[in-house]
Amino acid sequence: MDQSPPRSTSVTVADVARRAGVSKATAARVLGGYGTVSERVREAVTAAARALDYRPNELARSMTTGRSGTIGVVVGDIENPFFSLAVRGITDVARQADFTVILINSGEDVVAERAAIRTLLAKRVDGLIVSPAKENDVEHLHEAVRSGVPLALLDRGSDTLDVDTVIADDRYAAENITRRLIALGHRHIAYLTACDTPDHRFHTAKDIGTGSVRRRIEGFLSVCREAGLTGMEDWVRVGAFTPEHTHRIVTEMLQSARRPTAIIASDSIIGLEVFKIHRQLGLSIPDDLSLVSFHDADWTSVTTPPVTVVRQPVYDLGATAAKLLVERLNGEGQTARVVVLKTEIVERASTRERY
Amino acid sequence: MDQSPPRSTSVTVADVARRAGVSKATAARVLGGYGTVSERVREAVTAAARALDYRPNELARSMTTGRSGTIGVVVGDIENPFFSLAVRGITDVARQADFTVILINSGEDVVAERAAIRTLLAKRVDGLIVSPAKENDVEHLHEAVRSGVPLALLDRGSDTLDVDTVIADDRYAAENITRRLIALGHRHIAYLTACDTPDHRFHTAKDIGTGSVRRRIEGFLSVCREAGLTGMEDWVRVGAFTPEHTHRIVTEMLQSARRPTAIIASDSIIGLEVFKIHRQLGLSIPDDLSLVSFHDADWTSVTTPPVTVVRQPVYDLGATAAKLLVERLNGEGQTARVVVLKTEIVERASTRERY
DNA sequence: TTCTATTGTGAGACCGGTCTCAAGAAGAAA
DNA sequence: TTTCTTCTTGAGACCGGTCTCACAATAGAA
Repeated sequence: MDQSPPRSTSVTVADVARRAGVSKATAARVLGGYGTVSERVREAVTAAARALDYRPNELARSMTTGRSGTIGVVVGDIENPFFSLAVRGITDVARQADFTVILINSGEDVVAERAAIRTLLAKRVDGLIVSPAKENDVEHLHEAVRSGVPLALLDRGSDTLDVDTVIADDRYAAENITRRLIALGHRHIAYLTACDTPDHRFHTAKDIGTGSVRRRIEGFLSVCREAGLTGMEDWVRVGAFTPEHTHRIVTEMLQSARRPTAIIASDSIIGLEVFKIHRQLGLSIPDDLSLVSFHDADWTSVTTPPVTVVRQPVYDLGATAAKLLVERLNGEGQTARVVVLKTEIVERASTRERY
Repeated sequence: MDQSPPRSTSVTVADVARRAGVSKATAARVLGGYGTVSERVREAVTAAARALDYRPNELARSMTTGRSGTIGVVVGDIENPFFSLAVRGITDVARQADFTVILINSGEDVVAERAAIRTLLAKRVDGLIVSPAKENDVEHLHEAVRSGVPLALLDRGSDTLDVDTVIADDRYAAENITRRLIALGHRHIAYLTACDTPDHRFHTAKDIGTGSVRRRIEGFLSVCREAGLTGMEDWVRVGAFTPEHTHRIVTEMLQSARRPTAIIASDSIIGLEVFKIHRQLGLSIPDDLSLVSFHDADWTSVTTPPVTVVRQPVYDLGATAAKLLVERLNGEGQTARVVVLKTEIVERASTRERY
């Protein structure tokens, strides 16, 4: 079927025009689908294009139109099921709107994120969806906005950025689950996150750069205070960004004299790690330890016991961010919109009363 | 800090040249980092660029150089942990080599895959990494090769495509695990895959379009034959491409009179589903049913019992494909290379002797 | 001092599309 | 038949870079 010779140099509108015996402008009109052309000419050009196996060069098109048909997506780590599901939501909506997605992992590192934004702006993406690693370090995002590229924030907002934002009701979710644990009699409740601070210790929620996590910790601490529990800041542990780190932190915590009776894991990767560790230490969930994890990863329902989770609408988080962005790219959006999606607590057997 | 006015129209080399008092060509030499320029001029241009906050337009650069600095990646479904991990491997290597990644999901549908390839070629990607949905339906991939875009196949090969390919030793892995199950006394072994056939029934391995799965099934059947087991084709079940489908197939299978004593799940999503179902049906793993799953998803070690898996080097699968592609893009590759990565059976408590 | 090399710089073509503008052809109105 | 629209079409500028080529200036060799 490979009739045409393997031409390394591609066929252009000029080639098609020559073959069809019309001007480049006319051929372009037919191939680009703009302007008016007579039926006779349209057919001639179409035939020539087919014969030469013409393929439009989107790059060249983008040069003049100023639209590249791509949106840049920057997430922490595509390997994390949270992000892979959110990205699925983004790509589904993007494809529907005829946009293609350039994906870059930041590794939750602001330097990498900055480089990613720079790269994407250089590639002239039409819009950006970013899950900022640090919401107080977003000068590079302001830069993007300043250069006129629409931006939507995913899962994490920023007070200084007046852009479309899609987040979950993290604070509310944390308040709820904390209240529930307290009602179950827990007093020693640890909150464990991958976020880190300069000295790897938690002092105040303000130190937490990741918006969603900061809001959760605020909720956690506020409910604790409300319930008369003091010094709960000590139970917030940061820096669980690898299984090894998590292992060290959790092991140390569970083997200390004043150990937690409940752990809230800030994502499913940490939750899984905690689950592994409790077994290694010969502890029992929920007898010795109650466990709650953010993100209802698929496996959480099959462990023994199944894990209580905060269910986040992850796919919708991504899909909605993409929808807002696409609307703005189509000139529909006016002022920045903030969408807060509802979470839901799915109580399973990993949480139990503490007497 | 927003000193510069919000210029919607971006700064070009010509602007920088004008400000630096040199020609466009000279400014371009400095900014593009090619040719020779005097130190004095270099500084003047650099200063002007900084003052104007010049950002190179990669699109324009790509126009002349013919290199877009992007590689197109087409996978079945980024939500599947197998692919998200492989994509992580790809993006890591790509970034190192200064390439960005355009990601498209095919949903394991050839029509979508074809459209994806077309889109990516139009966007003038420098190379392609594809996990073809059907290895016998790859005319669109030939097209890509013909148009001179290097292609690397991920996890699934194709006999008709003479391109760089990175796969796992699927057939060998299937043979091994099948042999092991037979040694444990199993005679009724089911193989369950998301791949489908026109009539949703399995007849011969040739009907299976997905290369990796076809090789596994061939290995499975060959070892069965070797062991004197006949008619094992009946135990191969196709079409488990959603949890619902899997549920229906497995439930029916496990409730029939002649039910399997062991199930091999072709991926971790199916494996998880089987695990859920066995509980719902009140069966016991491994007493009533042995379970093996391809892909050692992180959760497989924490279930009760933990699941025996075929560990695939998924990250390396992606990373190696990207490495081969990058080498070829740098003109290093000569003939097509096929890399076969080793798998490993991790035997856990979900498989047991059958008397 | 004169004649090559070598280096630095500018003018302008080019990549492959889009798009403006003007002119020619055809049809409608007078 | 003449004039005014409307429809088609072509010429060529343009997007923002790269890159070739020619020329000027400087340096080194004879």
